[in-house]
Amino acid sequence: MPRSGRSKTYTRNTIADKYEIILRAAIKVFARKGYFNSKVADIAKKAKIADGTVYLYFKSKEEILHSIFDRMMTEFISEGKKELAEIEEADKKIERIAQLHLEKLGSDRDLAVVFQVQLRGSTKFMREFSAAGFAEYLDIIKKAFEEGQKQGVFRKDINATVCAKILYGALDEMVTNWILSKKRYDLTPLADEVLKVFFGGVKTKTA
Amino acid sequence: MPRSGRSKTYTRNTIADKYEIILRAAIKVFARKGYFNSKVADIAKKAKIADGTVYLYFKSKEEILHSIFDRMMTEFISEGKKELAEIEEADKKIERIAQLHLEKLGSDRDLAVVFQVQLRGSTKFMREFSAAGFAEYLDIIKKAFEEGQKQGVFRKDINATVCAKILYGALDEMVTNWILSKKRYDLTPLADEVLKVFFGGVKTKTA
Amino acid sequence: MPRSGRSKTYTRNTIADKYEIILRAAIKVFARKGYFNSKVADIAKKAKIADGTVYLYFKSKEEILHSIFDRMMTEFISEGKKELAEIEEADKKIERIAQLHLEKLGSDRDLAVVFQVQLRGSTKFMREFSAAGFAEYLDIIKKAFEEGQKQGVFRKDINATVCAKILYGALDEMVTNWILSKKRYDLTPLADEVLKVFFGGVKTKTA
Amino acid sequence: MPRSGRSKTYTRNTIADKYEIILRAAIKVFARKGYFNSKVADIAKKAKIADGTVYLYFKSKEEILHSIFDRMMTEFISEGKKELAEIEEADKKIERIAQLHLEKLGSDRDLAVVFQVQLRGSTKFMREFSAAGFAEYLDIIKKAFEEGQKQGVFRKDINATVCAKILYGALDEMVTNWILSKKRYDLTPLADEVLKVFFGGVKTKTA
DNA sequence: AATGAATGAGCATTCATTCAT
DNA sequence: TATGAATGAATGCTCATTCAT
Repeated sequence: MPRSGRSKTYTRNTIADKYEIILRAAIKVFARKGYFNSKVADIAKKAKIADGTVYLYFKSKEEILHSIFDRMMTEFISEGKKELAEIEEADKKIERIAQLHLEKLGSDRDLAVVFQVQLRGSTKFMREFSAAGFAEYLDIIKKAFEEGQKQGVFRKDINATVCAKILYGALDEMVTNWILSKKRYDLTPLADEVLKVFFGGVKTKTA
Repeated sequence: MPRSGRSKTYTRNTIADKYEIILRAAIKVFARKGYFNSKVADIAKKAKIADGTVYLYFKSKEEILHSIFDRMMTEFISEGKKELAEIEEADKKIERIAQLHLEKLGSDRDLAVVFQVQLRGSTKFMREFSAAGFAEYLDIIKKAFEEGQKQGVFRKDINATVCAKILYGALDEMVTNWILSKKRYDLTPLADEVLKVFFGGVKTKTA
Repeated sequence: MPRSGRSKTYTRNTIADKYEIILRAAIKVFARKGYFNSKVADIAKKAKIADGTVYLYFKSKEEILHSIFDRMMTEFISEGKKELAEIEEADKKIERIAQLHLEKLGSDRDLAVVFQVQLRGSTKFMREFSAAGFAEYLDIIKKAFEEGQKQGVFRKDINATVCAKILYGALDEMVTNWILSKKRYDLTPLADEVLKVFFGGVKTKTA
Repeated sequence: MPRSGRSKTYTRNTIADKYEIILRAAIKVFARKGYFNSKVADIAKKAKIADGTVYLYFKSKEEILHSIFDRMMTEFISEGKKELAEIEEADKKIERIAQLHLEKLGSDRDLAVVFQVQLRGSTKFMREFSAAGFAEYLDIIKKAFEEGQKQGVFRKDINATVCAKILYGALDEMVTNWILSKKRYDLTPLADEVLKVFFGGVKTKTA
């Protein structure tokens, strides 16, 4: 008689695991071959399951892509919010955001590739799905910046929205270059480089 | 610089025109549906030619994508270099680059979409093809920055390469947001916003 | 008439019941969606059992279809024979057959649909399985008709086999039309209509 | 400039031919293996064309089935109407209908199989598509019968609709039996057998 | 050069059946 | 007996590319 006592736990674990396994496999495969060039069979093979099993956990190939995005974005944003809540100074918040951004993506190259390259390959995706996630992320940066303006640490003659985009764009470019680069270097330290410019500008004080 | 003067016969003009027509059609179609979701037949229909005719001008669907990139990048870079050659001050050069970047993409939405969204959807593309073009573009920015460092207008404690990426990333993000935004606004003025931050930083002088 | 009295043990009842339950579920599902469009999972769900359980009672999806046919045909023929045995006059026998035919199918719409529509969708089925059942049924009609010819109530210049087919075909068409009709009417009374023509012909006596 | 003059005719002919060829191939394949068991690849192979070519002429496998029905039904009904228009006496009309029915299907066994067996295998088909065609056919019989009632050659105490169904059902059963029979016999003569019963009934005059 | 009908490899998805629990 | 997660063969349909005209 199955499913009595902790066998349920076992089953649940298996299911959760398999979902996770498929997702990880998909990230690897998408990262390497691109979404459109990846076959469901590739994912299944990488996950060491039968093709059909994929469909017990995901409704379609497209849903896998979206799940990757949703899952990671949700996770990233909630982690970020938690960390930021404990920081008082707005400039320290911005600093932490930049660090987290590069740490997170820098620690999982495949995931980074999917985020930077694959997810953007779909206008549909960008339009329909990114909206929520990306907008929220940008908003977090913007809010932190506005806070800093109130606190007097950031210039008030700068549009907060534009400013958030500039920082995001700069960080994003670090990641993209890191991905495309044949060299293997640590992504995290670049946060400070970016912040140095972002905070202080490139012009000499005298200029 | 092609198509200057009367150097082309009628036939050659026709050929060149059709090549151009297909390229423009492809940009429109790719922009609207994405590279993988676009059918060669769609491009042919938009160009008002037969499907097979496409293959008289391009070897494959992929080649069309690459041609779009090559063509535009070459044009953009050569135009840019010419303009920059006439500018003395490094910070004015940087300024002009930022303006040109947003002017160019801001004046052709479809092209911008293909550049920002579609071209990136292909790791293969990014790796194999972007190299030349993007690298050259980034290098122009970097050179201008280094020039500025020598001239003493830019801080010397900043890595020029990173700096070029930051500027590029910031501009790039402006374009991406402009594309994804439902609002229709002018992209060009954002160059000054970006430069304000890039040049002066976001922190208050007193900070 | 099965399952009367207490003659069955609990277990046997359960088994018999489940077999029956699956069969009824299958009839409903096949009737609604057609054999090929019905999934074994649909049947299991309708029967409120697990997918795999179906295979404890039936070897395959196809076997379910055959079981429906066998079961119903056997039941119908044996019931029919019993009733006919008690009738003397051949024309009364024919009359009763027609009535039983429409009563039986008219009292179970789903079963009728499976018989009229689904079972015929399979050439293989028609060829391999219908033979026995249908042939026997047609033979019963034919025998009754020949009896009537001997008794002098039916014309002797008519081929008994053809005649049986005509009656069967006419009744069959009544059922098919009843199934396809959006109107809900009583099928049984049509037996008399058919018999009126079958017995008396459509021409006026004077003609 | 190609396809000027009669080359258009050539092309057209080819297209029409190929459409016809696919339809014939489909009838053969469907007749032999049943709709659901037939693969599009089977049809293509039988038609000696590539799989994809099927889709230049038909939108889907299902559309092929419908096309078979539509085409044949339209053809049959228009032919039938033409013939009947030239007949005065209602009973002769009924006679001709019966003959045409069996002649038509008797002359094309594969087509008959598809009509009798395959088309009916789909409740969806029967409901959605047969409506128009079958209803019209039954109506033709019914009209002829009513005409006969006015002319005084048919009994007035019989429901014309039921009567039409009886005749149709009887003929239909002849065809079905002919298809399922291992023996090869001529279907046409059975029209007279059916009519003998339909017109005169099976009872002896004295009864 | 231009056409567009034909090709056929390629792939996402379904579902009858199995089997470990 | 009962379960339902896992399997993987099977197939309808797409579309980049070719080629006879």
